[in-house]
Amino acid sequence: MDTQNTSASEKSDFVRDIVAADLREGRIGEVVTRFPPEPNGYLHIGHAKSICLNFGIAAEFSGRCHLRFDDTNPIKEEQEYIDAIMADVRWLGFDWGEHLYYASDYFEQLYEWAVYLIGEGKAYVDDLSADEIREYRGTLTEPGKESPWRTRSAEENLDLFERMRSGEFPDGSRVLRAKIDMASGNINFRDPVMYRILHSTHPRTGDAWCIYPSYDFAHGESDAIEGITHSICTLEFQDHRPLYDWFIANLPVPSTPHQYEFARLNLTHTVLSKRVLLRLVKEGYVRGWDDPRMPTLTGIRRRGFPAEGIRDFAAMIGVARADSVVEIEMLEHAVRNVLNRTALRRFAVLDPLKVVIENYPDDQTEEMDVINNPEDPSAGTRKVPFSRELWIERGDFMEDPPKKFFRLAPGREVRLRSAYFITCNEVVKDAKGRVIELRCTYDPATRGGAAPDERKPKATLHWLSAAHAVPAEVRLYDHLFASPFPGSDGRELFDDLNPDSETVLRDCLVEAALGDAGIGETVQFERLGYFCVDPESASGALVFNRTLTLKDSWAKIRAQITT
RNA sequence: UGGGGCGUAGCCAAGCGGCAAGGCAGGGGACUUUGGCUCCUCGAUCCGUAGGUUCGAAUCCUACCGCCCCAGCCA
Repeated sequence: MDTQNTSASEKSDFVRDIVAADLREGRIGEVVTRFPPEPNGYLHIGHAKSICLNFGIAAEFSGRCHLRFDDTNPIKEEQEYIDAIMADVRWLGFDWGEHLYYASDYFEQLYEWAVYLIGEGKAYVDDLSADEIREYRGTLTEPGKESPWRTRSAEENLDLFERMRSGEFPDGSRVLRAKIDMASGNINFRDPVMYRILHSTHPRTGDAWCIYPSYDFAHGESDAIEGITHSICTLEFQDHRPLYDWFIANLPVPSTPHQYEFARLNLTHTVLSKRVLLRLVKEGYVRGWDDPRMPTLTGIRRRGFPAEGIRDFAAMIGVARADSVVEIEMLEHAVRNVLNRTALRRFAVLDPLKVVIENYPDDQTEEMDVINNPEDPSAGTRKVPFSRELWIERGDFMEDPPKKFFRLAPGREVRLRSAYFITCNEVVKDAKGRVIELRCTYDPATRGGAAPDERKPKATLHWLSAAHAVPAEVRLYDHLFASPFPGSDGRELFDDLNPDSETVLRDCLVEAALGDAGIGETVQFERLGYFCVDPESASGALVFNRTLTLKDSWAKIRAQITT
């Protein structure tokens, strides 16, 4: 099958091919990669693809992978994000060991290299305003023009740059630029900004600096300092690669890293944009970064998606250079695949309907043995109490069933899982005609759920003893966005939010055994789906999140019938 | 109209001159004390299009078409 067979050794993609060749042909002695998040938000499933790639390659080729925070813009970055990112990477199952770094660790070195470039006549302080710089840059089809400050002497540049550092100038008044080529077809070569003045407190360096290096000047140099061999990033940085190489070639850096780009992950029915995710949180569309509907790793975790499922998913989708949108069903498949193997089965009734077994003794209770996980015999069995009054799922009964409905109906016999066969004799309704109770009889000879005469009901239902069931709140989750491509075809992105992405059910009932399930624990409510204990859950006030439904062929049939 | 990329089934993706892997989704069937799981089974005479090279091409060449990224003192 899929993930089982996709062992690390046989997994291959163009990046791994390059690494393998570099190792084989001796261009590098050891592979060193890095995952370089900017701490300006929470990690999402798209980052997971990158994390799995970078840490995965390091593990497969016996190299190492660094965790490096790209913290060069104090205006957007916060310690909260740094802490959350580390927790998320660990949760995903990866370990950077001693190799935790920050671009801000290199600020002094970066400054020295900037001074070096000034000395070489390859960088200059520009007094143009941001607007002027934009005007001078030209357009995609017209070359830019050189700044009047481009020809300053090295001495003057050095003096100005030192004074920029010392805080003498206000934000935006000057920048340091690399002197490359204002007419280049590659706009990144039109004298890119290396340093800007930002009187802002940095989460790590505090107020030690008021000038901060730009991404282009900091990233490759940080890679070189750390001895990164393969600097793997997403496609939008392709145009920056020549600049990445230019800095490496023009600076006395200790190593020569190379950049490779792959296509970022896009998923249907969701959005993987830090900007949009931040809005969803800040504007209250969701409960927070860890809302179970969010594609963030913390949200996914709260939802009950196991890390192993995320890793399997990453292996399944591969790594390539073509823009693509992966159907979310693939992610869901990977998650179900893991949960099917690992989740203990439990009984829960989300929309209860009373069943009275008329021929069952009023004062009797039996302990039925129920298998915990048919996929894993070592998970054993448990006792579930059975008595005269039961709850079943309202959707498991129909008074006037269509042809393909196999469940309970008047006069029909079904199996109650691991208990008895029951037959519905009478339907009790309230004044409004709503079904409120089913009067049934059971067959004592079918104890455990099997008949001596081999008779086989067409349906098996889950159930709960009314006297023993425990109340619970269950939150049903569905795709955050109703459209597979949110905001496409000119629609407003937020208009595509799924109004039914969260449904809170407050009158659910679960097995008493679930009372001691720990926060985060995921179980399968038989025939319904996978559910996990939400952090807001407490004994006496249980709260479950629906991770995913089980695949449901009846739902498809029902949908066909009703249309 | 400048520069950089990408185009293989509904979706993801192998393939690197010898004649189209695999997975997801979907259809059909078997099994079933979860309408779950599992297991069988069906899908590109064709690889954006058109030419060309070759005994032979998705793989090489040429042209064209389409889509994505770049004009932050964001990353």
